[in-house]
Amino acid sequence: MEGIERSRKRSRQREEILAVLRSTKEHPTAAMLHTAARRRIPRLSLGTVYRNLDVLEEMGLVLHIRNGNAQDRFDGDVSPHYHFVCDACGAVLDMPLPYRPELDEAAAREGFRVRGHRLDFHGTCPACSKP
Amino acid sequence: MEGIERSRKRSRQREEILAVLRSTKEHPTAAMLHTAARRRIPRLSLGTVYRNLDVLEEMGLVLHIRNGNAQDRFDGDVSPHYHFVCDACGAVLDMPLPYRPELDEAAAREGFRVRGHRLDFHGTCPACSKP
DNA sequence: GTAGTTGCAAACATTTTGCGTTGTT
DNA sequence: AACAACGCAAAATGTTTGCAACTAC
Repeated sequence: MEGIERSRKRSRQREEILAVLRSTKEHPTAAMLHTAARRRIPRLSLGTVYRNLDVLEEMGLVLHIRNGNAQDRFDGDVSPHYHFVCDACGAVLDMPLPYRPELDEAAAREGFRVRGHRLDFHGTCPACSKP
Repeated sequence: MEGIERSRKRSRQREEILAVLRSTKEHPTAAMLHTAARRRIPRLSLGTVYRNLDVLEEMGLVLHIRNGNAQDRFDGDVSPHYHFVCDACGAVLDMPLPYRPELDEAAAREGFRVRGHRLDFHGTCPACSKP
């Protein structure tokens, strides 16, 4: 018993949110996206931002980076990659290291059915390291 | 300019919360700890659980696993180790793989000041994999 | 006696949802 | 015409905090 197909209709709001997300490397929060997208769609509501981020995630166009107490972040780059989180300022940066499938293989050897992994480095980002 | 020293007084609540946390491998949420610890301290409040988890984390006795929208989890095992998160039931299990310092070294070579990393595998846990 | 700790309840911050309306197909 | 998506505001969720009473030292 599969879920029924869901036909999507396009909307200016969804396209604008995706465009903003793809135009930045900052891994913005929902609130940041709301602020940015409202420059072009002033009546855009925050609820619509959240709803569309869900839809875009389901479509595989957006990565939802869940972060505990801090606000969640969103990433328009859906290729497998790692992040660096700054302990000082909270920024999320891309980490230019290749994905390591051997980690998944090692985990699978322990008897887990593994789909993938998430790897976040933490420390002090270049900007915050400056004296 | 460092923060001033803070003298701690012991409390039954804090000891009970730590005892519960150390007695399980389930990486409980604050609410689970509240429920469990109330078996012995019926008037224990959820606020006290959160306050003590903060204190215990600051003391280095507890690991706070921040998880985005899902409730945060807590771990009485503070040695560096990895987790497996089940996509189906949400359980958090320990992953018996050694910590890989070479990942931090690779990240440091990219110019980051790295303190460590967090690695979560995801997939289907043994219990949910059973037919 | 001093200052950390508690229970309680109210406050917070973020995310989700219900509803009547609008827009896309 | 059907129904996805909208804006808005209210609700839900998880966590934090103010305060007066209590407790360890």
